[in-house]
Amino acid sequence: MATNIRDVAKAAGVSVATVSKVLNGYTTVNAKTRERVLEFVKELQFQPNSAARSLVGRRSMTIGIFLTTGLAHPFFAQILTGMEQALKATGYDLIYLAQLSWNKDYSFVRHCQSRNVEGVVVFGFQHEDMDFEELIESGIPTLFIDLDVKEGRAGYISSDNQEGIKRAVAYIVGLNHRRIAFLSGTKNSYVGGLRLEGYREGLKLADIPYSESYVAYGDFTKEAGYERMKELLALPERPTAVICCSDMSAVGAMDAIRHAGLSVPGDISVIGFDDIELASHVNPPLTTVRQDTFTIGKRTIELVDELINDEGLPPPEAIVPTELVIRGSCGPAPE
Amino acid sequence: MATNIRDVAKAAGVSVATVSKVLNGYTTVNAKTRERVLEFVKELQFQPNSAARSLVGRRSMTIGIFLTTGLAHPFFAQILTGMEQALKATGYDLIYLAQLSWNKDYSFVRHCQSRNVEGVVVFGFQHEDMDFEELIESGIPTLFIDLDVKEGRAGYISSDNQEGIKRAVAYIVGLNHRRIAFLSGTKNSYVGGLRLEGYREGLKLADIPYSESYVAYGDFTKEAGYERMKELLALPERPTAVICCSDMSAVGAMDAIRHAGLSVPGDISVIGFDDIELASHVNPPLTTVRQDTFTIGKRTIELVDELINDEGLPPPEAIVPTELVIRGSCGPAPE
DNA sequence: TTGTATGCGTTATCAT
DNA sequence: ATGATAACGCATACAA
Repeated sequence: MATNIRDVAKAAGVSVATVSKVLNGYTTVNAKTRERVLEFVKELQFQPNSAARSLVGRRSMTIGIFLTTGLAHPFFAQILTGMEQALKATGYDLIYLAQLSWNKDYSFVRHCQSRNVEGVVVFGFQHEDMDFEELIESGIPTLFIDLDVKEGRAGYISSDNQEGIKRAVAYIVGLNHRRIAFLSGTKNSYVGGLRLEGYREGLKLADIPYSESYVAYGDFTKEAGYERMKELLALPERPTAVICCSDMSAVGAMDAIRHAGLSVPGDISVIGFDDIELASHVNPPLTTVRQDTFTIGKRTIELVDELINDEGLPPPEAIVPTELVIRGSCGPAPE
Repeated sequence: MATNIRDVAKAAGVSVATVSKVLNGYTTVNAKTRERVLEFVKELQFQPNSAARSLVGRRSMTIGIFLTTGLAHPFFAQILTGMEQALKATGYDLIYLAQLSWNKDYSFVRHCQSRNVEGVVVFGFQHEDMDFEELIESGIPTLFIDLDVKEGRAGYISSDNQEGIKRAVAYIVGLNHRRIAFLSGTKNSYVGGLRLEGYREGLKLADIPYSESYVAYGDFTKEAGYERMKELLALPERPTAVICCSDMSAVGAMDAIRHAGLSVPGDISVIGFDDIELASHVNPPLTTVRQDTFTIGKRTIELVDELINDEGLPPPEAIVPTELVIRGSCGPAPE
């Protein structure tokens, strides 16, 4: 088996208490002894057993993740990259709690407690999806990604969705478009709502009246983008530009446009949201609102860490700026 | 705090030992008592503390992952989907050990031991990358993805790389191509070697002589694909088809072909490997050898589980079939 | 069939 | 400045 604290104590000729004190940075230990202990820690390659540590109420150094989507969700996967960096910096390990089943008997919160998870990251949920009460009441420091929960020790982080779309509208208006459609996400989605709001604001700024017929509700997928775009194309006053809630739906929209015998951006300009890898590879390359997933991931872990370390910290609320990436899917309004 | 075994014992009017026995399926406990205990377990929503459990030498139910690439690596991310399903079925949680730094003092193995990790999945390594000795000698059940390590309690899983490429060659030969280039991966990569071997076998089957000048070594990336393809295009006897070691390099190769004023598949046919999401979205859609990432991920966890549960099990060696997905990037050989 | 007692590896309290 | 020792929550050998 691996060496334990007693092995180290014996080797260094001190008590386990002293070794523990050295390891935990107590100042009440003689410099000479400290060095001696440290020496044997290194020699015996001693690493404290985390189960024992977390059992005595000390830190478990684990952060759990709670997802509706799989780990492979393209947007979440990108976020993971930022999380990794912060995990390395802070020393936490990330644990993915694979719920056995979604039945009523399973409680994610109890799973976390049984694992002594110190903090939780939540992704992919909407307000009505489930009760967060249990999670909030548990008092486990929690960070929601893309959902505005701010209560107890739970805060959230999200892109500046509204501003992002607003600037996309301004850009497309600058290209002389007036008939600008909006391919929205699911109606009750938090980020979807903000993006729609950004669209309305953008129109108002350009003195373009808002028309319900120009907004279609999809679900962020390519298939929905395709179908909703087909409907938009059938409108008497066909839009000359469409702003989409996700790159995937933008790709679907471009397919629909092409299948209708029209061209992007010749007949219709298209803007996406996210800037997933695919965006730069489609034809034409997609102009899109880039989410800074790296920063989102990094800040997520940092904020959870802050929440963990400061009992009294008010729930954070972090908004990460977006950036309009101009590629080839937009052009001047036709005629 | 969360309820513990003593709370349950008290409530049910039995000793903690009895509760423990019920929870661990001992048959030496009266049916009536068992039921009574179970009742209170449910009522108090008791879930055993995993730290305490793993401390007493029982299972920790955690599997660790060890990566050179990030969690977001597109291929690995796809594998995660399969892993998730198997994790739910087997009840393990997945832990990502974020190494603080890659210095000599850090040992992944000791990290695993301190966490009582029961099994490990390794991805992204090559033989010469590092010592696996420590990991092998630790005796922790381990599964390597895409690296043929088979020693002690460590086995591996991989696609049938050789057969996959062999069939790609047969397909392109069937389109009357004779000048078939191979855009290989890094020279010393395990899967790269097998794919190159498949290429040679495929040529032999078609009585096409193997020529070193037709194989270029990249590193699976788009950039390398672009550069190596440029070199292949400069050959006196320009190839009419190129088989690539990855979809990303195939995308790069297509870019190079287009930039040279040639067309895919008019002048040159292109085949990729992996079938990442991008493959079906590029223009023309990429014909490629699909890896069954879902099965790879699922089997990975299943095999680790088997290894954990059977002390004497010989190291597994799993080869997962591939499938040629025909899209639009191949055509008959010109002239 | 049930309960008592011990130990897992660590931290923390209290003596010394 | 250092060392016994009692927890932490659970499983198990052994006693009853």
